[in-house]
Parts: sequence; structure tokens; C-alpha cells
Amino acid sequence: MLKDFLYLKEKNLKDVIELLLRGYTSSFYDAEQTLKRNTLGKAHHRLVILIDNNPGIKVTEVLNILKITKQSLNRVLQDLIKKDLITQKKAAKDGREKEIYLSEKGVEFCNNLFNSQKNRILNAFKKSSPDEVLYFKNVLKRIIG
Amino acid sequence: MLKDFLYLKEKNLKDVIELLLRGYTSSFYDAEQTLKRNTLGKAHHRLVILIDNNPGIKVTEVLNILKITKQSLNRVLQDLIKKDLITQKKAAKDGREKEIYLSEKGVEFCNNLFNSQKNRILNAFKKSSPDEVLYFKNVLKRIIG
DNA sequence: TTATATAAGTCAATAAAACTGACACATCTT
DNA sequence: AAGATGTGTCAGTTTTATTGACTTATATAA
Repeated sequence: MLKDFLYLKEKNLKDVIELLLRGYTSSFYDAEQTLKRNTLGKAHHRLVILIDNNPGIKVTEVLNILKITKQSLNRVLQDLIKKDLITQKKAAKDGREKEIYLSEKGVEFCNNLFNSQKNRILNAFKKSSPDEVLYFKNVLKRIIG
Repeated sequence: MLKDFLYLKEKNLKDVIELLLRGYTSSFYDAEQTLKRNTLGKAHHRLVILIDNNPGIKVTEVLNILKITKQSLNRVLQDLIKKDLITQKKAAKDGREKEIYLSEKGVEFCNNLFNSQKNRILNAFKKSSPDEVLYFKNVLKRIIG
């Protein structure tokens, strides 16, 4: 049935591009004040979110996800090290790689960020069924690939 | 049943914050080359996506969505005007407001951007059921609020 | 074991994107 | 007429990211 393929139409795909932009922008803007209080910026925010969810993440992985150069990353990394928010450890498997972790202070900072951001997601989920939330995450993961 | 509320747990909310970051970053990075060919940047990209999906959008609306200052927006706006990609029109209702539209050239440029970006979404949707896609969009819209 | 590739770090210069603060102008509202 | 609102602009600064060149350490393959 033709109707079944409506969701693959270009208009629907275009919508999603805007939704991703607005979803990201609004949910990360929620943490603005928290970042300011800690004299950190959006670039630091993006990085610590990744480290918090992926302890031991490697530099190359961060570069591939955030789509920035290592020179850009390094500035942000140094800022966080100076503030004692992250630590680095040589990887056991491959000594060239460095694993990035949050310090105790870093975990606390991330909790503050999360508290600024979580209500938006929580409120949306409360208006949604468990299935909706599950499907939402599934599709988003497939987009990321 | 307790199980029913698992999807409201903090870990699940944290996941979503990262997913929004990665979804946005990857889907917009797809257009990098297209932007470069047109000597435009990410800021222009975000703006034209909004105008394309919301013809006649007003300056204040853009500011509220993109969370930038009018000075920032103005730079980007001027670049697009110089390149004849957008046009502005006094609003009929309230003469202080200006509506922003894509020009013919702007529509073409947006098509190029969309062609760079659409496959990622399309492929994800092809792996998903119509319901999954519907729920995905519903939840994302609730997050944006 | 030597050669090569990979992961990460660094220096320097530049560009892109966003910000603050102050002010101007037109139009709407009261 | 007075004030509020939407938009535009000038000037200076900060944040974020880039390009290009080069170094160091470690791993892997000939």
C-alpha cells in the first residue's frame, strides 16, 4: 500500500533534520547557566557528556564523534585538565591510546549539567508511552549509525 | 509495575542527551562539503534549514530557536542576502516584523544541502517501521516542546 | 630489526561563530 | 504623546575551530 511509504517521503525526512537541530539546540541550551558558573563553554559541555557516558573513551573516538580537529579538542581537553575535571590513562591494550575519564570533581560537574538538562527530557517522556520512548531511541541510534 | 517506569530512569535520560548531540552532529556534518563548495558555514546551514521548513519565519523566532544574539544572526543573514539566497518582506500584520524567505537560488542551495543529508535519515527509516518513525518524531517534538 | 603506520601532542597563525554593550529607527500599543 | 517592541548596526572581545608543520611514543609488518 502506497500509504505505508509516506514516512519515507522527502518532506518527512526534511522535518527530521530540523527536529534534530532543534532537539540538540534546546536541550543543550538548558545547561548554559551551569556552564557559565563554571567558566566553561559549549565545547567543554559536548566533551564531558561523551566522557560521562563513555568512560575511558579515546581521543580518536572523540574526534570522530564531535567532528573536530585534534587541535580543537586539545584546547578543550587542557581546560578540563587544569580544572581537575578529567584524568587520562594509557590504554593497557595499546600504549599509544589514551583513555579519558571524569575525576570526582568531573562527575559532580556532570551531575550539575545533567540536572540542568534532565527535566526537558523527563517531561517529554512522561507524556510518552514506554514504547514511544523505546522507538524514539532506536530510530535515533539508527540515524547515528 | 516498577518495570514500566524504567524508561524514566536517569541513565535513560542521560543516554538521550548524548543521542541528541550525536544525532545532530552527524546529520549536519554530512553537508560539510556542500557548504564548503558554496563558501558558507554551519551557522548559515542552521539558518537556511529553518527558513526552508518555515517560510516567512521572523527574526525573533529564529533567535529563540537558534539561541543566538541578533548581532550573530545579522552577520549570517547579510552573508545570505549578499549571495541572493534569501529575501525579506515586511509583515502585513505587524510592520515591525520581517519575514524571511528563500529565493530561487536559496531553494536550490537547500536542495543540495538536503541531498547531502537525506540518505542518513532515509537509511535509518528504512530499517524502521512506520510506527517507530512516527513515535520517534512525536517524542522529539515533545522534547523541543 | 628496521621500516612504516598509527595515536596523540604541540606550535603558530587564521578564520568562523558568538558574545557584550551601546545606540538608532520604525512601528505598534496604550 | 509616551512607552514598548522588532529590527538593525557599530565596535570590541571571546570562544570555537581550522590549516599546516612537526614531534614523540608505540605498534605492526617486511
